[in-house]
Amino acid sequence: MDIIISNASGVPIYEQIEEQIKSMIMNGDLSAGDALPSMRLLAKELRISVITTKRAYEDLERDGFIESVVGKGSFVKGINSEIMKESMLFAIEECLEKAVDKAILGKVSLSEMQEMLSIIYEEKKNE
Amino acid sequence: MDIIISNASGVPIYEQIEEQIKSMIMNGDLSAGDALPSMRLLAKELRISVITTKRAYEDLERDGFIESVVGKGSFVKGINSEIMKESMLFAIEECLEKAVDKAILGKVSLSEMQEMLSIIYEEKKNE
DNA sequence: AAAGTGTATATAATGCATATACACAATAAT
DNA sequence: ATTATTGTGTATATGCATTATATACACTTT
Repeated sequence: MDIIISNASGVPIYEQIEEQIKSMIMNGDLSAGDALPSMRLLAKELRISVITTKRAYEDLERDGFIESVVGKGSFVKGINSEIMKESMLFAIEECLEKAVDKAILGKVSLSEMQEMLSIIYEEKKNE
Repeated sequence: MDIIISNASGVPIYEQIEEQIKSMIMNGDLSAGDALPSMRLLAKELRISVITTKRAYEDLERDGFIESVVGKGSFVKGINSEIMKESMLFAIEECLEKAVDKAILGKVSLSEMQEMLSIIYEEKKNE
């Protein structure tokens, strides 16, 4: 399981795990029925507490993406891919809104923002 | 002093105050030497604690934007407007980076993002 | 003296992350 | 088959940092 944790970003660890697992499901790297790494194993790999992985899996279960059964493990559920895309777009929208709020306060123009966005996107694309 | 506090955004109150005062300074609505509303008065207007306004003013003072003297009040300092613009752009950049991170995980294209950004900007511009 | 400033101390509520112990299931050893 | 072991998910109590607060203090002006 290729999950990368960044402590610098300010994003909670459990949220980073959630995002990346959701992305794997959406992109077909994980399919319905597939077993996720156990909470303990993932915690060991990432050198974090079991409770943090549990928190991530718990949220994913609450949102209907996975299912956990005691003694056996955690598994990907069958999911409406459209709904996932929607929720992903919504999260992006929230970030953009914050950026726009600041831009308007600072009298930064839309074209300036478009330029910044483009540069950042091209940078991040090749990582 | 036209400061608007939003509890829904998740942004700390003191941070919202800081951003908006910085913006007023940068846009010339406040000039060097101008008196800010007293911590108590602002707290009363916004219906928050004095300690929260103090926290905001404290940060602004630490960053060199204002000056507080006990018994008298808080006042705008002379500031390098270029540096302010820089820090404002940096904050916007951080937000855009988070959005791009999500977009790449979700295989959302740059042009999709540009479209979203444009819509959000035009919406917010008229508020 | 009174009313206006900024300041300091102690406190509460929330969110993130943890260690440790518990309960259940599958497997290996006897 | 029975039991011990190992591997699952789960629950409780705790530490720490951040946000926001009430209350009392110290200084300046009027």
